[in-house]
Amino acid sequence: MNKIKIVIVDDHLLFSQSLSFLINSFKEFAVCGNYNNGKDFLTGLKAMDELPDLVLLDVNMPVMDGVETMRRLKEDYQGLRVLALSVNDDEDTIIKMISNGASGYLLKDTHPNMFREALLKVHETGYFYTEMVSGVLINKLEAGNKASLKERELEFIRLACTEMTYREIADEMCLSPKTVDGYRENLFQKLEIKTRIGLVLYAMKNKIVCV
Amino acid sequence: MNKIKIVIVDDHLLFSQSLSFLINSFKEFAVCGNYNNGKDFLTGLKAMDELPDLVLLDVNMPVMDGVETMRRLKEDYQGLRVLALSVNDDEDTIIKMISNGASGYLLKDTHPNMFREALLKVHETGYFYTEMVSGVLINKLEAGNKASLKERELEFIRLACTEMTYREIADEMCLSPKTVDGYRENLFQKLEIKTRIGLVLYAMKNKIVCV
DNA sequence: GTGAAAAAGGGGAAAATTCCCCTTGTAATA
DNA sequence: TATTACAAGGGGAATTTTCCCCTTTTTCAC
Repeated sequence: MNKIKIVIVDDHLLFSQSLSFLINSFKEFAVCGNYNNGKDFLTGLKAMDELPDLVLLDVNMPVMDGVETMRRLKEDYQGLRVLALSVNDDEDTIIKMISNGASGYLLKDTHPNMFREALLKVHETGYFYTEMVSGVLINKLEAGNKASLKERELEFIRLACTEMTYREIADEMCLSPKTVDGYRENLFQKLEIKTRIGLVLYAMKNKIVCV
Repeated sequence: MNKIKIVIVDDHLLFSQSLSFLINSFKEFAVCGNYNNGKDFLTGLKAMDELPDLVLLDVNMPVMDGVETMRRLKEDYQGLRVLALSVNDDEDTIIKMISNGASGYLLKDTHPNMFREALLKVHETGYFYTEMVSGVLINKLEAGNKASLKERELEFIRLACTEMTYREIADEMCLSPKTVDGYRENLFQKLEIKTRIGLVLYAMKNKIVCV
């Protein structure tokens, strides 16, 4: 029987090389390629005679990360089966990967047995959703767009996370200080906070700005 | 010839199992144990007839992380050779691991060949310092205690990163509001910032408070 | 087309923050 | 012993932030 061909895309060489050993020890699978990041992978993909049956895609990578890579794959390789692989269970990231077409999302602390099952399941049915993924999806559904912020509000928040005064922020946004006042009060109410400090903390927590 | 015995401590099963394959493929080495976190490892260590020659210790783990594990090892297993293994090159973490006795600090994106050399070097000489590690050490030396913050100042910063007013912070710290004023101005000057927002950003960046 | 939101702008005032310059006590230390 | 360092505290004032209540304009669904 022909083995199921797997490509690994991960910048952690130690991990990807090691994982190759593990996968090759499963009788159904064979690793047929390793790439350091999404860009290398996409380039390699174009040059392939035959597409891999399954792609293991790391989420956090330099140059081109997993999310961006999925977005590209959705364009030109819509049927390709991709299993996202990551150390972090960040809700946003999971949503992004799944909604961009990933067939599943595994944490790197998955047990090798479970991992093997996931590979088989994805290959046979086209998906493998752990409880974590389902949980996140349900959560997302419930949350809906509870706190959907508009682009202009996000811009304001980003500026509020600097040492600028509101007057300076108004200049920067080409608004009157009073309008900026409005943005602030609006957000304070919407986000249930009382001070600019609270706004900064909110922005950090929700990754509107990064540390 | 007897193989060099290696123990892996890492909560990412997929990684640790895979890494075992890689290591076992090197003729000089053999993996003789896998543990999920520092606590399990320490427990296992006590029960061992013979100590491993080398320990690969992940830094980010649940229950007991790499730093804490090193601290314990320093007490009872001072001679044990430990190579720290991590995805992050956070300066503080590197310093903590090395100063607690780690023989080296490797990133998980190390090339397998380099990895093998590191294993050999640590086993033979007891250390393996990459450029990254040396760089961090030198940096630390230069920085000295440039911005050494006192315990009371840290407490103030933590409270400043909430929606409390300075008056409330003063109450919390059992100080007069004016004294708290002093703390603030002192810090503003020392950290070259102008507003409380700046203080919050500083605290985040330097992990005095977390998101 | 009309009515209801949403965006933009504003007046005025209370509260909080920031700034500058000053005193006192205490502890370390040269 | 004199010096230095620093923690704690303070007066007074300028700015900034926060709050509440209001108008005009634009946008968008019905």
